[in-house]
Amino acid sequence: MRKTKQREVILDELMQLHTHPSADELYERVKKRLPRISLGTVYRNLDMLSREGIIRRLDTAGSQKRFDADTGDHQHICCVGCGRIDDLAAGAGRARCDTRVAKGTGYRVLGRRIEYLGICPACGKKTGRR
Amino acid sequence: MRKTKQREVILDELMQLHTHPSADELYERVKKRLPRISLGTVYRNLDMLSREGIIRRLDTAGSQKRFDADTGDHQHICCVGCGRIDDLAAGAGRARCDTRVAKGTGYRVLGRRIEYLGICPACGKKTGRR
DNA sequence: TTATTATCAGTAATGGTTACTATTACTAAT
DNA sequence: ATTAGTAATAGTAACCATTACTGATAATAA
Repeated sequence: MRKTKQREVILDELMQLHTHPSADELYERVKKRLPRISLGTVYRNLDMLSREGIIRRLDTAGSQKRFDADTGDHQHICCVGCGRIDDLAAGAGRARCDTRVAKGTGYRVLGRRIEYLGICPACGKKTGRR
Repeated sequence: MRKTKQREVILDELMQLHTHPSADELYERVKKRLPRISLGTVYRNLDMLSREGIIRRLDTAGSQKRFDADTGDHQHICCVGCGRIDDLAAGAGRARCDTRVAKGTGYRVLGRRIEYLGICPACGKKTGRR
């Protein structure tokens, strides 16, 4: 991966933001520093950077993908009013409860969206592993 | 909401499936019974039915929205291999753990995707409630 | 320097979803 | 039952987020 001005600015802006921006939000920011940059370049670099593990593409619900410069293990809280996403302090997650989250973020906590992830029986057979 | 043949068939097919189909998967099914139906009609009816609380639009990660005729409180497990989504047995969720989920579904459980949901401080001020 | 080629800007194409429009067919009131 | 009013429909265009393409540019190695 070559070092380019575009990638440098994209990563720098993402690291400054703690708002988990979408590609076009980031594009608007970056455009102020590199007016000739194209949206495609932003998408391509976000893709490269996340493949390399330098940033994270968030698997949140919603129509747009969001990106996070913090690759550490942490969770998010999403505002059902405005869509804003904030970080939850890391920590194995065991002892975390709604009141603790509320205290840490200032949110009124309404609930949790939980999906389990795994390998289904059919796919498990294919790879051999169980 | 008037009673139409299209809506009846769409709902009937969705209730028969336990695979949480996307709109176009459902469209392919319904087309076998109503060959002249249009994809837009499927989308419109899924939207109406979920607004009325008759079905559920799932807020899962992924590029396509999925729908579920089971509106009861339950969670899902998603296969990272093929994208298949299965139901987890309802139950307050407290005592649920990976081994229990694995036993119930046959999946090899890899992890959980958790998002907290709430009202952020700014939105909380607007509505007055805390 | 120069050659190589990854990356770029600009734009077209794609996939999922929603919006529009003239037509059809439920439903309620005659 | 007939009619009038109007949801809902089929078909299609538009929309939005994202990806793919193409010729030009610029980062790196020789």
